[in-house]
Amino acid sequence: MIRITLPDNSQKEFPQGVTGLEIAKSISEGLARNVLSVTVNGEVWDLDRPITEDARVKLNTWNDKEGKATMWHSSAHLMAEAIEALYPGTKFGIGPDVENGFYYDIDLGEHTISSNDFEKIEKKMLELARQKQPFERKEIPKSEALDYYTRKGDQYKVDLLQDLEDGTISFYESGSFTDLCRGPHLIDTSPIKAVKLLSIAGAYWRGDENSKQLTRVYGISFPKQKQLKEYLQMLEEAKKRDHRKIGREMELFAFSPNVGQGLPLWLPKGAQLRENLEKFLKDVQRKSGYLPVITPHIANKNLYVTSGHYEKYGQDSFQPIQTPAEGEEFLLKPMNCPHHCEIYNNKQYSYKDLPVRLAEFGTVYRYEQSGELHGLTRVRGFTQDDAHIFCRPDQVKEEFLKVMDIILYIFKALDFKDYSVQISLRDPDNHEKYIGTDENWDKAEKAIIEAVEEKGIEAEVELGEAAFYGPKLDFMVKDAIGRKWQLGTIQVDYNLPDRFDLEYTGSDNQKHRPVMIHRAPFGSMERFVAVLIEHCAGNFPLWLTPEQAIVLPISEKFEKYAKKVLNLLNNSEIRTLIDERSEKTGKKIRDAETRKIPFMIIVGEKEENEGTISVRKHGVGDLGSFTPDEFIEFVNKEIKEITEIEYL
RNA sequence: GCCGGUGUAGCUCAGUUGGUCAGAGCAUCUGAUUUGUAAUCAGACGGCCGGGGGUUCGAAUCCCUCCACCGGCUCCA
Repeated sequence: MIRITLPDNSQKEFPQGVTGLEIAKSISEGLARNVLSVTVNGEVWDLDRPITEDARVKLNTWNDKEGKATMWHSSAHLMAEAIEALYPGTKFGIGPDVENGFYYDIDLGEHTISSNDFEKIEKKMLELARQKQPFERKEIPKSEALDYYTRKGDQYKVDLLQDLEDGTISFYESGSFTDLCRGPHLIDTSPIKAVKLLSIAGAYWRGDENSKQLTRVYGISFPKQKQLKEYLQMLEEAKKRDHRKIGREMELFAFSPNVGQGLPLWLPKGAQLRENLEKFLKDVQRKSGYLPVITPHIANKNLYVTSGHYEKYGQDSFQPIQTPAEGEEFLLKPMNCPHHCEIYNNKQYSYKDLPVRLAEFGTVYRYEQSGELHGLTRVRGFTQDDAHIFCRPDQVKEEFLKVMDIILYIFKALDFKDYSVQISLRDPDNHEKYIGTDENWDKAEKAIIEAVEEKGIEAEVELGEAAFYGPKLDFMVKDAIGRKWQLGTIQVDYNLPDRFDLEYTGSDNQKHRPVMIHRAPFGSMERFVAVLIEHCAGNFPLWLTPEQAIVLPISEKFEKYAKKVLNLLNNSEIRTLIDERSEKTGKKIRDAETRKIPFMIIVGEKEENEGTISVRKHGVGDLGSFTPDEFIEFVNKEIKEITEIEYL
């Protein structure tokens, strides 16, 4: 007998070799029907794999991440089987589960498929799923597996096998489809009741740009038809929050092919929104000892040669422009840090002067690949809320923590709760990718890790994701349809100070190198606004929104009084408009609601006689009668409540 | 940059197999209406069917090419 410990710490005895499914059955028939896989001592297993020793066991259903993963991974196999049946001779790359579904990378050879073929494939998948094909695990020696795929002429699987350690390889067979696979899988295909192929895309084999491009088919599956329907509805809803759609509807920003790809035009309302955000951060930075600076949009190419950016990113910049007479080469500024280094160098510093914090809303231009451009989140010209902190080595951690405070404060003020934090370190196996000494890198990485620990923040560590000059800490937020974007970033840099020969005089009267911290809490104004739009679906916080109130006169008769109210509110710094069209009140309200304006000020005969206004709140309804002063106070109070979150 | 898809009025979309197929709603403008908490009525304006080239007696419709956009891949200082 072996002892099985369940998640609630209860323990049960089972015969040696008991399977996950048998454990589920012993608990309840219902669980046995719904269980998809089993986690044994932290590892997800097939339900029919015998457990031979004492173990902690968790039974995974659709409600568990692991259960979904098992379902989706098996669905990927099922899709492969369907595709192989429909398009014989297809070769297969990899087919994993992902956060929302699964994909399979395939090489169709002669065939091509498009989304028009999805229905056919889905039908085939369901047909195969209904056959209740068991997923059978087989273990064979690697050499045999290599042999099998070499004979089959399947270069991709041979590639994969060659990278595996010698020994036993596991295969899974379901129906006519056999795949090299670690598993785990469902017992059989029957739980897959609903499938939907979502999109098709090219994907380089092994993620290498120089390799062959395979066809990647994305899909998702569910144990119930209803769940698929709900998921598709959710996707539809998410699309309504898309910042590109809302940006156009609310007249926040636009693109014009005449201006150029990836070069956003901020419309008046978008510019107002952005200014409000900038003002907010400028206030915080002023309180935190930052000094504003301004630098030009172009700079001599040599500046970036010095910084090392030209060598590393010259290809990704817009190509140099030349002065007509001298032929001097200038680059559109791809980043602000070299400029700020020059500003630092303009003066001599004592150790007592540090840290020096230079801040600039600096607009930069980068040649992003055309296929990469995406709304406001990925553009070719954007403004960073950039600052560079020049400090002594002993100040790094403290300064780092202070920057984290600012970022966390901003996220709090804007109600961003759902963000993740990533520590990006150097790839230990690829030192050529980076500049600077090992010693400095170690120091910088240690400072970041300690600061994150001190703040008690949960962060993922990613090796190889560091900037070429130093490690960084990134704050990521998801967009409406689940794509992750980097917003705030803090980067420690021991290298640029070297390259620009930055110095300060220490207490020992010797020259020393300062350390640089690059930081941008919003990241870029463009991307931040994009994410903000999706976060609140265009219903911006009152203090940020470009249009705070609109006066709606009941009829033209009350135009004079309406204008008086308009002026009163605008003079009290409530951004107010007026709707003077000869429309019915219901229509004006409807339009104002659609425009997501927080307050509608309705004025008619009653209000004019009483010197009051009638207030309606967006999405809420009638708030009743106010005097203008009462309303102004009401608005100011609401704004204060939001913005006066404590900032340390 | 690569793979696949899309491109009809400011917006959302119709437009059968190439043959009165240049349309609708909203928006805009002009009238009428003077309106009380989510759509008043009528009329008008508006498109070289993304650009260019080709096939054809004839192209929004088929082909090529360029541009832009969408979904991914790669990249992201």
